[in-house]
Amino acid sequence: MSDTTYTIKQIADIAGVTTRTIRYYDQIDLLKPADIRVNGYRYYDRSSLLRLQQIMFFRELDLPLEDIRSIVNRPDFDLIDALKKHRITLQKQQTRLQRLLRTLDQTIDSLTGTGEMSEKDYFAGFDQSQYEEEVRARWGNTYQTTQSQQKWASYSPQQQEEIKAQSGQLIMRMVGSDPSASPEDAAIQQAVGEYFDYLNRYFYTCDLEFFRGLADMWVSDPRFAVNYERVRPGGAAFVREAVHHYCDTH
Amino acid sequence: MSDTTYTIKQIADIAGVTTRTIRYYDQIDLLKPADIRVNGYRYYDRSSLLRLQQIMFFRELDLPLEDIRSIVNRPDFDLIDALKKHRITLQKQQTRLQRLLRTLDQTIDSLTGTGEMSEKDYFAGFDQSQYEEEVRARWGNTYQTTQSQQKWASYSPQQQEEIKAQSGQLIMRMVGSDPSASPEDAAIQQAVGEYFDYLNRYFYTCDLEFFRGLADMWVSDPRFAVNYERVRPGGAAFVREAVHHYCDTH
DNA sequence: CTTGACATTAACGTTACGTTAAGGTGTAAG
DNA sequence: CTTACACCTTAACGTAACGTTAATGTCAAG
Repeated sequence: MSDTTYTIKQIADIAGVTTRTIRYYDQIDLLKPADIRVNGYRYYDRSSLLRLQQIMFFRELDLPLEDIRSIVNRPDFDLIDALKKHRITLQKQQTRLQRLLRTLDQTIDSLTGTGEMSEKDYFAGFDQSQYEEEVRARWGNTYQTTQSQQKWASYSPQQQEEIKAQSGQLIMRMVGSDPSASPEDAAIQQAVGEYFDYLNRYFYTCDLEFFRGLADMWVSDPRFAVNYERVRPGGAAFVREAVHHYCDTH
Repeated sequence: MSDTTYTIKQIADIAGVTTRTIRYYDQIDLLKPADIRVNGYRYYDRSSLLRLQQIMFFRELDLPLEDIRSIVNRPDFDLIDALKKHRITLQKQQTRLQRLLRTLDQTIDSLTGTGEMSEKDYFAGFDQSQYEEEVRARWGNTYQTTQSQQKWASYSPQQQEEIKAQSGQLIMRMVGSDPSASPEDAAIQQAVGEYFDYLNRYFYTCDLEFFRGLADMWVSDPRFAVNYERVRPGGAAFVREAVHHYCDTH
């Protein structure tokens, strides 16, 4: 029976990690050497290797080392429960990542210009936004889900083109071109007022509070935000401030 | 025109972060105060707020602050390219997370005992393992993908039951019950040898090198690993060492 | 005996802040 | 005018899991 012993580098290479990792595991009492000789060298044996391989398995699952220590130290540890809890953590991460990827794709699309959002999508966005729940919670039934879409569909193609052009011009004016301008400047506020009227005329029956909420959404939902960011960096936040000021003073 | 200024707490509350965050952003030159008065207090203005909101947008996308600094500092920064690269990072994370979740589910299932892997799945696992590519790369066509499945299907239900029972007993014997035992102990090696014969008789035509590779897979693929872990923590790694020793000495 | 690969400890760097600690400032109420 | 109390400041340590030097000691081979 060969009494297999490993130096720190040997066991590290087998496990596919660096010697620093092995020393660190020693330091935090996760994997102690089987033997330390007079020269101060760490020596490991077969059971060390088995233990290390167990550690690697759980590490691959992104479990924190402290949890792993509990798992490998105490045989009576409730492993199943720990794994289930960990599963929930990973699940949340995944859900968040999916959301981020959607947001990112939309942002890239809009910045690239290829996926320019049509007016139809634009207003459909209001209705089917990922923030719909939030909007509903705030305004309840005063806000008709399909109101804007129905209204939009009732226009002739020609009318739709005209309305789109108006929207584009108003947005440009609301964002402005001067980075040093203030959202409270008269010209900006004028444009905001016109946009408010524009919304009421062609899409919603919307009061000032609802208008304010929309502006918040334009910032937090990238599908809208990019329309302003494209005009000027920081454009979305700028318009939000402008709308807030408008609502404060009317 | 109200010259809006904010104290550090005010701007932090608006952005939904702590004052520590704002101070940190000052420290790393990401967001400098608009003004520092004689009392040493930081004061921010509207443009600070807009900039901060831009920062928050990109932070939400998990972009590192250093990248964000480049984005908000230099208007000529290639934002689209940066976002596309970032997308790849997130995509990789997501793919990995999906894999981890699968592994975790399988591990939990097996530990719970509800999802006990049937023999059919067990050997189907060999064929359709996520490591199939790896296995193929190592043994090429000497390994017939469907060989084990066909062989298994050719047995009568009664025969299958007997074979399953044999497998269970052999696994128990290979893993052993003594945590201080060595994989090289005679009893263990005897069981390993019987398992090798068992595989050859009922499933594969498999040589020692292939047997060694299988043992590696039992450790790295949790669907197999848990069968050994259930017998005893560290069981999978133990069996691998035992099989390796067996192959070394035959 | 030298060379080169390997071993050791110590200590700082990483990311994006959280968390004290010790003390200064602003403002409103008594 | 004092006293609360909320707010501000800097400084410094803590986090997770190592990576990366730096300075130094040890072992095996030629």
